[in-house]
Amino acid sequence: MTVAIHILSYLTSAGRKRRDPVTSEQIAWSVNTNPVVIRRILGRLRDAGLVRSHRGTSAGWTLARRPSDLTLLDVYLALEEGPIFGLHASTPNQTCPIGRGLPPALRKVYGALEDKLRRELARTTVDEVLDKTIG
Amino acid sequence: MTVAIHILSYLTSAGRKRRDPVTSEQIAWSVNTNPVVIRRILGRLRDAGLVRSHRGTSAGWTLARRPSDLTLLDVYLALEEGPIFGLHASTPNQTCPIGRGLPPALRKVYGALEDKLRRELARTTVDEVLDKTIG
DNA sequence: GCCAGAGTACTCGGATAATCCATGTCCGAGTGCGTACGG
DNA sequence: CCGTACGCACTCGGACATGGATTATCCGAGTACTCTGGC
Repeated sequence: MTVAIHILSYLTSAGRKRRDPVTSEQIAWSVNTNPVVIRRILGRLRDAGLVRSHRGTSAGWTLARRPSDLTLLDVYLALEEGPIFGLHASTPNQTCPIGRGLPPALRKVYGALEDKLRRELARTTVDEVLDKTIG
Repeated sequence: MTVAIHILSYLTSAGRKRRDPVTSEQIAWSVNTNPVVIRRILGRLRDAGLVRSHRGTSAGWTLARRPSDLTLLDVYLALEEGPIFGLHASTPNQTCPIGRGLPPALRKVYGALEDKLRRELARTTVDEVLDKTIG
């Protein structure tokens, strides 16, 4: 999540300076990691329609939307890293009343929590994050 | 988190039935996992003062608080699994303005999100979860 | 001078090896009960 | 009959293998620019 926001902030900053397609290596330099990590995340962001990849000489990545229309919720949904609190890894004992009844109960509790979280995430845009970063 | 709630629900149910100290093996049977996993989590819950461990013949675990005074926030804080959205694993490039300015900016954003989450977690008790489970 | 073509430099994308974390298994430490012995 | 001391059964707690997942390295595929040769 943090790296994804970093990537989008970098692309936003580059877009403001008219520096067209940015390579994954430049972003990796800023994040201080390997380019393949950036590419993996960029691939998911592209599948979600947030960025575009270009091939050729002036290859690289560009934003597919205006940064002001890009909320953290979009990033969160694009990553699809599963729920905040995962349920049981191995299904609990169905013989036990608690083992049988707890998962659906927790599903509701966790669902409500995620709803709240999504609404909060939708209130912040990448633009605002960048302004707070370099401001 | 889910397993921790499962454990506390089990202890609550046992407490209602006057079945004193419950062993980690019984809980593992309900959760369908290894007892050591239960013990690991119980250890953290004990360090946080939520449960007590008893040694000897009728050994096992009991609740240290009334279930109605036990909120999901207590569980969340006892586990200390780190923030919802972790920051950069390796510190980003301090030469880059974004790499230098993003972590503190995200700290604020994430902090606000966690505050909201904590308030929501404090609104639910283990008692209520158990009632929803077996009710 | 203008156009066509091959060559080149640069990137993305996927496949493969290495490293790290979580899970599962095992053994020692500690405690309370049950029993046997002595007074 | 009662008190004490020993042995035992049961558990927790930590240390050691194993499996999966994430990360890092490497190589092939594709595209736009550029340079060269011919008309």
